[in-house]
Amino acid sequence: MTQSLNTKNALTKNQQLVLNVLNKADMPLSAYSILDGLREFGFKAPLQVYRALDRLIELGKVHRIESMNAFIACEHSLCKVSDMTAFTICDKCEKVSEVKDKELSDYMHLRAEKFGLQAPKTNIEFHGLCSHCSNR
Amino acid sequence: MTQSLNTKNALTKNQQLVLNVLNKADMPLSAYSILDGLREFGFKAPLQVYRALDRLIELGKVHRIESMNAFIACEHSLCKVSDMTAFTICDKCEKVSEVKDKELSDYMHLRAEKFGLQAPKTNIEFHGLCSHCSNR
DNA sequence: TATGTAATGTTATAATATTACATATTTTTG
DNA sequence: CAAAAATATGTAATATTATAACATTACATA
Repeated sequence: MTQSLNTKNALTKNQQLVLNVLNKADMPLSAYSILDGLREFGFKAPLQVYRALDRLIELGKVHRIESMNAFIACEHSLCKVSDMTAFTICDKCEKVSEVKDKELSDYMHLRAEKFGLQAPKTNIEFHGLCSHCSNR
Repeated sequence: MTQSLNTKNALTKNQQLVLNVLNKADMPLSAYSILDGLREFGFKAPLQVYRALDRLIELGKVHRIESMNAFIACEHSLCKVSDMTAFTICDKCEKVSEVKDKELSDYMHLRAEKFGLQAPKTNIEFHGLCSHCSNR
């Protein structure tokens, strides 16, 4: 027997492999970087990565950095699916950090409702210079 | 003589053509849709579109909808360059509307500073179902 | 066993974006 | 005005990101 499939919420083999690569990285990775990192494990085609990513994103374990076409593991222990994701992105060193801010999250939810959106999922990308890059 | 170039803030010929196409559309367009719309005006290569888009975005006259890899004309009369852009996006009918909300903008600016970002430019994409789509 | 579903594998291709290099136009300035 | 610098444009080739289509394998369970 090889590997158990996924009836409940466990990750499949490919999903776990993709998540491992993202967890090891401290920065967003493109789908093709992930693919390259997994060739030694038998990955051969982008679709293997994209399919795993789709599911990991659905589970809230991975987020997509839209402005970079790249993917990053959720930094928050419980990985509970949230209706808001937010990131700070340094436009110089490209460091990306996930923001966890309950007040912000609540505020955005109210705003989304005010705009008449049902079942809102909001993504925020804060661009700018990080404190390290702006001091030099 | 053909066309005057751009010393101050006037748009060049290609920039104006791209902006016209976006102004006529009531939805975000991909760069390649824009290209197709401008072939009759002599456009032949994607770079002609991307170059114009870069400048229009810099001027605040066009925004990029990151989650769609598409571009939309700024809906606000003055097109003043802002440090925040925000959109509502219906995940069913794909209608995109630009949000102008001074309170939100101020709030986001404070938040960005709290996160230690200098010269922040923030983009927000509110996904969900628009009122039309959620009522049926 | 057989049958349904989920996951995976594989090839090909579509869609989005940039590099590199050549040419042309405008602005500046000596 | 002529030369130089800067800006804008044209074009071909290529790189990067993402999906379609179809075949196969693995597991669950009747």
